[in-house]
Amino acid sequence: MRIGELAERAGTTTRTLRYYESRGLLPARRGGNGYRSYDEEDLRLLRQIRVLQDFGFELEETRPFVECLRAGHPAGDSCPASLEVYRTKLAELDAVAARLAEVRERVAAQLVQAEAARDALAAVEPEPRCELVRTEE
Amino acid sequence: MRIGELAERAGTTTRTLRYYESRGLLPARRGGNGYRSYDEEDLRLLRQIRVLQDFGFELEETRPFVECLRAGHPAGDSCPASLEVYRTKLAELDAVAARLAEVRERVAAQLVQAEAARDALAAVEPEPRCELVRTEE
DNA sequence: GCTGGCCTTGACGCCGGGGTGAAGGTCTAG
DNA sequence: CTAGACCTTCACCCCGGCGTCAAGGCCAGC
Repeated sequence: MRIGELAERAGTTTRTLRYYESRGLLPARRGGNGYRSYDEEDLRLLRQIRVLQDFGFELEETRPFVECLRAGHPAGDSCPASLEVYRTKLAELDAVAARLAEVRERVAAQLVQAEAARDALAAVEPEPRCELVRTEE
Repeated sequence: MRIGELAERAGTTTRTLRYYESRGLLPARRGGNGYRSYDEEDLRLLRQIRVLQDFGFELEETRPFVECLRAGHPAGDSCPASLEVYRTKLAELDAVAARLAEVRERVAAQLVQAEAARDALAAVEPEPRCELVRTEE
């Protein structure tokens, strides 16, 4: 099959496939006219890439999965290298989540403190102090 | 004080201060020679910006805080507009964390499933199947 | 044989936010 | 006098994963 058909069957674009090839991720055979030629196996590889991309994996991170499939294994994650990528990704996600949670708590604490300060002030001086509230109305 | 001194006291660079001015965030008076002139109040504004930047706020999001201080309020978050930014930020952080958690669970599930498949295979056929394991050693 | 639809390579654009760098000139401190 | 700080403007960067032309080849159907 040619590049257009593969792109359509995988729900992507010819530009993307050429890009993958330029990265060495999904090389193609060539017909006599110079056209790229793909088979069903390539479709499997491509689907594997897309699934991982949807997970938020970078292209380079999909490489072990693709090579695993190309080596004849039943699934892209049948190889230890792929499992290692999963684990690394989990650790990254956890690290990001932890940083996020910390910032969240600090912002929440700021909010609570600022609200308390506002209320303490309002108790003493009941007039509204800030005209910046009015936006347009 | 001139731009170099302010930059040094706030732990940033003159380039950054000019950039803030170009964004209208921290305008400066000018001396007769055209040099920017800052005072202690500007240092407070600048510190407010930096604190929020460290929280991961975008520059635009710091604007209400800076304007609140400039309006004479005791703290950058003494104004409702600032509190609103806090709340919006919390909601954003929560949304990001939720998406992150979902991806994390999906990847974790993949890992568990792939490991199970590997073990099931190993029980039947004890030879190592994948030569891609060897990296260099 | 010609039109339209596929294909080829190559090069530049974009997105976004927060800056940074360079060039070329002015001012000041010692 | 001279080094260093300051001024302005314009352009560039970073990052990945493509999109978007541009200019041309190849082939089927009519």
